[in-house]
Amino acid sequence: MEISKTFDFTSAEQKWYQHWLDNKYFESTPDDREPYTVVIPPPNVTGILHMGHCLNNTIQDILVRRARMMGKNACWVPGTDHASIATEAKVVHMLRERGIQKSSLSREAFLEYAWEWKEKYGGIILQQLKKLGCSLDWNRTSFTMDPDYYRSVIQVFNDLYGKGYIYRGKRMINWDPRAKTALSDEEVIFKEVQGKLYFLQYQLADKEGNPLPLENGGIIIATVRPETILGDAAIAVNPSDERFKHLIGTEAIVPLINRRIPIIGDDYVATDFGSGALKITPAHDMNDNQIGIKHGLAVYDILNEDGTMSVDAQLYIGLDRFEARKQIVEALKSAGHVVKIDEYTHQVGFSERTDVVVEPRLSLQWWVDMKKISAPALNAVQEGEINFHPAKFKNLYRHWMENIKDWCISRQLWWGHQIPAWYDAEGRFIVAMDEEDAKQKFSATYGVENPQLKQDEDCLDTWFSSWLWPFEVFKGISNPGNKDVAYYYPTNTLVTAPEIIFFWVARMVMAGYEYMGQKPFKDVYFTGIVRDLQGRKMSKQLGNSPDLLEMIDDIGADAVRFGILIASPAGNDLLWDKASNEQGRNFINKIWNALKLVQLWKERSKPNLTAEEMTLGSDWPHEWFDARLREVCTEVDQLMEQFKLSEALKTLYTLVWDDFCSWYLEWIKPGFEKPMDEAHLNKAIGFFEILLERLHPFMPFVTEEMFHLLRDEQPVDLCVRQMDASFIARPADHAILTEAALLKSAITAIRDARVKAQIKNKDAVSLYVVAKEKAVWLPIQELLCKQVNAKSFAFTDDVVAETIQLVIGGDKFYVKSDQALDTSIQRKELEAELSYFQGFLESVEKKLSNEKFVSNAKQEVVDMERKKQADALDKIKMLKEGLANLG
RNA sequence: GGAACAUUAGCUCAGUUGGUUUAGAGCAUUACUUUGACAGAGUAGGGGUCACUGGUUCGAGUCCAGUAUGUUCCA
Repeated sequence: MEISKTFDFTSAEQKWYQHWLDNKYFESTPDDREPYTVVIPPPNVTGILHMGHCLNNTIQDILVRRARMMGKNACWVPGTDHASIATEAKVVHMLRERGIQKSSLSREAFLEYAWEWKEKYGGIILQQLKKLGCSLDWNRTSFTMDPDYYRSVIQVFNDLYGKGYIYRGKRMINWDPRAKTALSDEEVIFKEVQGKLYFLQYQLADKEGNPLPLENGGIIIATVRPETILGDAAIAVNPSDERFKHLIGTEAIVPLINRRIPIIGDDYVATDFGSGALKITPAHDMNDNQIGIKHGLAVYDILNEDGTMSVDAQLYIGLDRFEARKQIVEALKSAGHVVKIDEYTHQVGFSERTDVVVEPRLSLQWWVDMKKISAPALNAVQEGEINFHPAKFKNLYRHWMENIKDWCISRQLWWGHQIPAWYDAEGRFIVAMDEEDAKQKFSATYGVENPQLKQDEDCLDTWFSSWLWPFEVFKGISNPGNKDVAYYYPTNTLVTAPEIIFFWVARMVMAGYEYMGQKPFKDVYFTGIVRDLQGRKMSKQLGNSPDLLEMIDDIGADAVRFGILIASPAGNDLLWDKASNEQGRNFINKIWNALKLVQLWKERSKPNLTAEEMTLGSDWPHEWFDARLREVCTEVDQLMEQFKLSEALKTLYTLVWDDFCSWYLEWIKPGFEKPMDEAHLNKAIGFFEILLERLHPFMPFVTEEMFHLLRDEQPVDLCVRQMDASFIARPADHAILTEAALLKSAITAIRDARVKAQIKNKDAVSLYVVAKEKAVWLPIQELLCKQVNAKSFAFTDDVVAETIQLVIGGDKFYVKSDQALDTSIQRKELEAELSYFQGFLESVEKKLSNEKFVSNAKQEVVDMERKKQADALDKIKMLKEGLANLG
């Protein structure tokens, strides 16, 4: 068969993916094999594939394909997340472009647009995963708002509410004034902002509460948000602060609105920050809220939900908060309250979704009391029931779980699971499965006939549905105890980003124990964050994220998979550069050329070559490669078990490039224009197949293509070929590995000597060896001669004059050339080596002459040092002889 | 402000319970060789006081303390 000059990935990718699908290789149903289950971290339904997905899904595919080839019933479940905030933002944006305001639409009309959008763009990302080669069971594709899934989410809400784990409460939350929604703490991004610190002077009040003139002193506070003074409920000072101690118990006057507020003492106030006096605004600051509760202060909510000033602010009503800030500063200046304004850099919370400044705000929200369900989830990870890779995330997890806070699960959005609570006109409410259920329960609870109820407008946090993912994709809630969930759950490995360890991983663990009574997965592999060469996180805003599909079209999916994985040490962030794709491409090119070579031999192969035709006299190279292959495969298996995928790939890379291509194929290569022995060829093809098999999970397309080109008729496709477990169960033959190491070092040393002495490749040399043990050279002397172009190999006991002398494996080699030798380079080499060993010897002897070392160190360590000393002395002796021999 | 993790060649990283030849790999770079599988390959070389300062020890990249820098998380 004619083999193209290079691998044509475009046609191969298309052809093989379709072939795998046609043969249903990725489909899984329960059987008597051991399952290997992975659920995809569901990407946003309207998302597109980026480098993070590429890394994450390549890793999952490697694990799944490998499991499939190792006899497991591999099941990788695809799906998407409705991503309420992100998707709703996109739909709102799309509507705005069409000139439609969300506020002008009814909930039903909006959701119609949203579903239309989802049908149009949803699942593009799943198509893109196919381009990457992902072996997902497409029949099992799930969506967090599928009817069954939706109902399960509602059921879980009802259940947790029934258990008393969900409550409704007015709490300080992060408010996004643009999206008009509450945000969880995790959705707030703190950024350093250059702002201003305003020092404002408040008038003090006399005993009757009348303002004293500012000239009498007043009290100075510092704030970065002057507009919030309208919500002030107190001024706090540290009770130990001599400057203010006497004022505790008196009152001050809020400027402009002349509200009388108490001056209170609280340890929370830092004496060395600002002016030492702190204004307390309970409605608009987390800490102030705490102090307010502690001291029973009034609450003035001065902001509307869109970030404009409210009626309670008294001034600037309806004006945006930032505009109000400008105006109030002017007003305060005119009234003489501004003492000074400092430049000030501080951390400000921004909404992850809309990037506007977040306002801490009091709001009535739904909450989950996390302490009720977190205990088994903490134990599972602490006690190794669930293993994190790398393990360092265990600490982080513990820290978070031990200090877990209640989870605000309501979002002021329409796209999502609508909160199943129904209210009557008086604000009484009931939690139920649906409206009918609600009416019944409401009647039963409040004794009202045929109540008029209205469902809560808000929907649930996206994570409140995705925490059910590992079992609800198998309908663990909607169809409890079905045979899929019984077979596939708990899943094996979760591959995800450390950023969502709390959002998602921890909550899945909690939900798993709460609803399935067991862990959701055995292992969690945390990938790094993909960054660019400057170390910046890849993001759309920065425009530093490469177009993945373009890259796949350009260089091939296998090269991209190789590129991202080779750059990806376990648990560390990876600085990704396009150059690593090229390393992948070069590697593919290298294997492809090995295939071409084997193909060439195939055309020239014959059975039962005559002794004359036969270049290779023994099976030694095959025996060695067999041993080497088993050694490396064992190593790779161990690395894979430790989730060191990148190292496993590197190990295979070296095996292919160095051991297979540079050594093995060269050793069995027939002489120029000589025929290839069929038996030898078949051995080589057999090894080649095993290499392809081991590489397949990493680079599925090129390996499948080559596997079929290697033999005219393959009994199976590589995708489902089963790895031979007994192959690596046989231990590698160490004797032959040692011989090979000796052969390699001899070849390298002699080639090096030839170059140094400027002996042309085509000029044959003669080798004379002073061997301590002749037997070690016998099996390899033929190959040695072939690889270094030596015409003879002879043992000797005498010095051979006019030669280059080398020391290989403790034996002396004399390399004799018919040409005149240029020994100058050789001499320099020997001198350098000599001085190295002399220095080395010195350091060893220093150690050995240290009595404390000899008496304290373990015997074997001392013995080792003695051996080093002896070896070094030996080496020095030979080097000196070599120099003498050079004349 | 608190916490976790990190800091080893130009870059990305290994380095197992302190001792296996005065620190290893890949990529990049340089020189030479070769062009009969190889948009290349082969061989060799350069490049590191293992962030810094102390300490423990016969012995520290490895353990301890502190400092600096960075990343992330939490206030």
